[in-house]
Amino acid sequence: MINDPTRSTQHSALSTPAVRVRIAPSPTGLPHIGTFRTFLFNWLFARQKGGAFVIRIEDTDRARLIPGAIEALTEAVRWFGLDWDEGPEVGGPYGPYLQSERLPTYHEQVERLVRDGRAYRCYCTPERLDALRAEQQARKEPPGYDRLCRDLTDIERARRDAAGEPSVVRFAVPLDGSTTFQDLIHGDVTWENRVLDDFVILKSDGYPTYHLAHLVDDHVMEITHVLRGDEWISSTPRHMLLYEALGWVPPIFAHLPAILGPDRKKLSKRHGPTGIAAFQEAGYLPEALLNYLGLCGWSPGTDQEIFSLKELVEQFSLERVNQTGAIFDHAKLDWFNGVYIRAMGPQELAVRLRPFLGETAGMLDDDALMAISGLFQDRLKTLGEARELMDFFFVDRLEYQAAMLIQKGMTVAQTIEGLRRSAVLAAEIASFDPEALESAYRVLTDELGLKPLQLFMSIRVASTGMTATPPLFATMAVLGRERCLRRLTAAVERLSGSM
RNA sequence: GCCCCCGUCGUCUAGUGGCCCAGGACGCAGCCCUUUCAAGGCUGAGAUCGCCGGUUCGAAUCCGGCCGGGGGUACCA
Repeated sequence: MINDPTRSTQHSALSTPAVRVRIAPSPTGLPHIGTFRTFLFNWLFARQKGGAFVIRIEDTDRARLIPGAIEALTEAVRWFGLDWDEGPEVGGPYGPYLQSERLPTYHEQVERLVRDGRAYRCYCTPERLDALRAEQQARKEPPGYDRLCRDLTDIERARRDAAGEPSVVRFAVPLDGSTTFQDLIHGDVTWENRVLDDFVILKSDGYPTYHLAHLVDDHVMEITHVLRGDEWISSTPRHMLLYEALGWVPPIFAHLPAILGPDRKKLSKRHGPTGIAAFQEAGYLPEALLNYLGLCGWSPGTDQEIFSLKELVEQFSLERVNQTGAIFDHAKLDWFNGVYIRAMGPQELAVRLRPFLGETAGMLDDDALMAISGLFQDRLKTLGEARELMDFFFVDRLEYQAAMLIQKGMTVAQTIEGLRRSAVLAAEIASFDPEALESAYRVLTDELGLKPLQLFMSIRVASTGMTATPPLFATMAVLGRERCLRRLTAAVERLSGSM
């Protein structure tokens, strides 16, 4: 074993720190499309580098917790066909993966910062803070904590603690100097420390704020790269200061561009449903959504648009992530979805379509459903719109205006005669397949002195109740002789009755 | 207000000093195919590269200023 020749290779692989990335959602809402783009990029990066992808739940905001949020997240991840190496349900060697279970660690670090004079207890009430902010705004001063408690004496602090006064812990930001961090996507970003105020790191309920908690976790979990939304850029200098005070090496940062609504503001519910579930219910395919999201903020530098997950893993690179926010383009997503629907095999389409169809459709066997869905494959943008388009296959009685049967340049009598003869033909034709139907009906068109468009559209309306359908004779073949006959006859009766 | 980020067709983007009077995709328009609707094929409209100055023989690409948009400025994340 000791002489195992692979040993040295393994060793050098170990000495190069493996990539470890994470997504750190807070369970304060349902999984959001923007969260998933960040999720995707982290996942792609981890898989490409052969690293670990961690899910960590940031549940330090106890007031806004939503029950079931974690389950909704993991369910959505599975729907996408993605996975995670450590986190909820699967655990891992760097747990706990729930911040609420790591409180002692945060307290330990906070105490260390206080002891080192890098943080201090603050007894200011929310009321005083509100008033302060209002005052500053009125005077057009930059809002921010005025550091009232920063220079309290030890005796004063001891007195107020003993009196049971609630307090938070604030980080003592250096009064001068500047802080710079390097971002893989944005380059160097620098702040003057004096524009930063003494932010809270431990709340009065004993929970850490995001600023402290995520940073302690990232360190303890040995996270190597932080890929997060660019709304975090402005808090990053605080994080750098914290790393410095704690004596830890910060990870590598890459701030991802935001996904925007049509008004160029960060995408939110105001722009319509943004939850993963909404896309799922509307009949978007996970692979199409993933493809679209992969191109939301990243581009391969080639003309390729259609990517399998495997190709995304191979080609993704942080260097090619854009700096500019991207407006979420529903029309383009629809196009992607259509591309993926068209690329499916017939039986797969039927299987994936079934949950979107009503109960009547549920009675159909796979072959019957496959025949129907095949007719619509080129016409669907989402699975969700199938039900309405296919409805005439599932209902007994068609609902349509009788006038729709009569085409331009046709009299009522001509229409009745056309439909009557069409019914006779449907009853008598030897083989009810598309080719036979088409040639027979073309002959009938000539006999009646009508244009194909006229007769065919009348038959279309009579047998489907719609003016836009898949090719008529293929549709009729799937409907079957009996139903076509019944519907043609019914159309004749309706028109005759209206005369 | 202050700080930070960003700024190429309507949208997503290619483009890192000459190959660009700017390429691709979605969307849009027209034509072809055609029994309708799609799909597919072809063609087209669409960007004085936010603006102004500078550097350079030459700038979408480099520099400066300005303007515009976004984000942050919480005991939210």
